[in-house]
Amino acid sequence: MSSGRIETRRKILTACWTLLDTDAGAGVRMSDIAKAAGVSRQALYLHFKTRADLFIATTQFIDEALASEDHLASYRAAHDPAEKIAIFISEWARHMENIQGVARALLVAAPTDPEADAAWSERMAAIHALCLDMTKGLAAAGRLRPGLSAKRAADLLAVTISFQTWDRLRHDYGWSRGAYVSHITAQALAGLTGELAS
Amino acid sequence: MSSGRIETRRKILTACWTLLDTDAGAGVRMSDIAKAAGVSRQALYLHFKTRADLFIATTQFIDEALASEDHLASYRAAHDPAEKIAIFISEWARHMENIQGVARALLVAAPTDPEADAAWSERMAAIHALCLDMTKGLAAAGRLRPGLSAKRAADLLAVTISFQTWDRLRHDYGWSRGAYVSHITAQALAGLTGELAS
DNA sequence: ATGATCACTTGACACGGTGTAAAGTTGACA
DNA sequence: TGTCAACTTTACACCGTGTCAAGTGATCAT
Repeated sequence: MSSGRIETRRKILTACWTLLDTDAGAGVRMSDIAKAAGVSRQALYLHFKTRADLFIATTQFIDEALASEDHLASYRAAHDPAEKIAIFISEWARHMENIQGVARALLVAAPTDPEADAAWSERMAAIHALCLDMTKGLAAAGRLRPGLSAKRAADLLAVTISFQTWDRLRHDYGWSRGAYVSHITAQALAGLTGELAS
Repeated sequence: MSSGRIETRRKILTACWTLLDTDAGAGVRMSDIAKAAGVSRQALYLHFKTRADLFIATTQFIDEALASEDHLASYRAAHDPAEKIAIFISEWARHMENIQGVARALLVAAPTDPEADAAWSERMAAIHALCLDMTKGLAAAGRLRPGLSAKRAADLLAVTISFQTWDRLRHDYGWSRGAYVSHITAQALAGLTGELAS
């Protein structure tokens, strides 16, 4: 009945997740997480080697918690490359709201912690691969702006939809999710194809 | 002959500047900077209250060191709004190469240090004001993409030319300065106006 | 029922980095 | 010659991470 090692681990991870999303974010201490999880600080080290390790595990935990809903199904189903991009941006915007806390924590840790850096880079590589997939679709349709290779276009798309950009627009500039999705989609499509969004 | 308090301060600031630009960047310790400046660690605290304070002073120091060259002269002289944007991106791309170290340090410190956060925000606000100036120029010329206000366009321009975006393209994706300038200019203009760059 | 084992707690500590405090050194200037 | 300012040296408090070892309590096999 939901006790034992796995349960404790789950409590720690959910506490970490919620703390990162709500409180001072990247500044959370191990003791804060322990307290929120209702567990001793040392218990954290029984489950996770380091603070960065816990953050990394938290991202995987979030992924698993959200894995049931396959938001990329309609993305894969779409045929028009521009539509694929629009769908992806919309779903990715939704997803970033769930991972924002841990993403910020990982970003702060990355410059000093190689493990955190590797974890973040890995996720960025995955996103970039999707971007490349999308820009190759545009390239195949001959809709890429003149002078733009699929590779460069993928880089541009990746930074346009990056977490940092999202965070700044949503929080520093107070954009709603809807505003973000519509304007970034338009910006991305116009920037990559030169076409005005329909 | 160049001795005394001011000289020591200058030595510390230049040491900080170069260390942040070359070495492990945001991870530099006060003792590292002291050693590089040829000065005791405590001397740093005689000139700067905290580590964040030193970083902030370093940004101002860099500004002053570069103040003689007024790179924005041609920006102000330009009349065509699109040309203004192109010139600004080009100059800003040059400038970011000088401030990259301290910018990274400030970005890392910001989430936990309110003073660093304020310093960074102040600079971002200055950039954003310039962006708004540019997008108002586009708006006045009726060249803004339909559905885009000057305010929103300024936000979009600000994130497009942001340090984080620059850093990622230049370093993670290995773009040259020339590639950055040409593609980001094209991306910004296409995204804001819907026109293809000439 | 007993003993072993596992998961966790408790309390202590080493380490590294920031920032503070106080006494000592050196050179310039009157 | 004495004084002042800038800097050095040494020491230390504080905080957060990560480690260690002994102790507690529940569970389970025999």
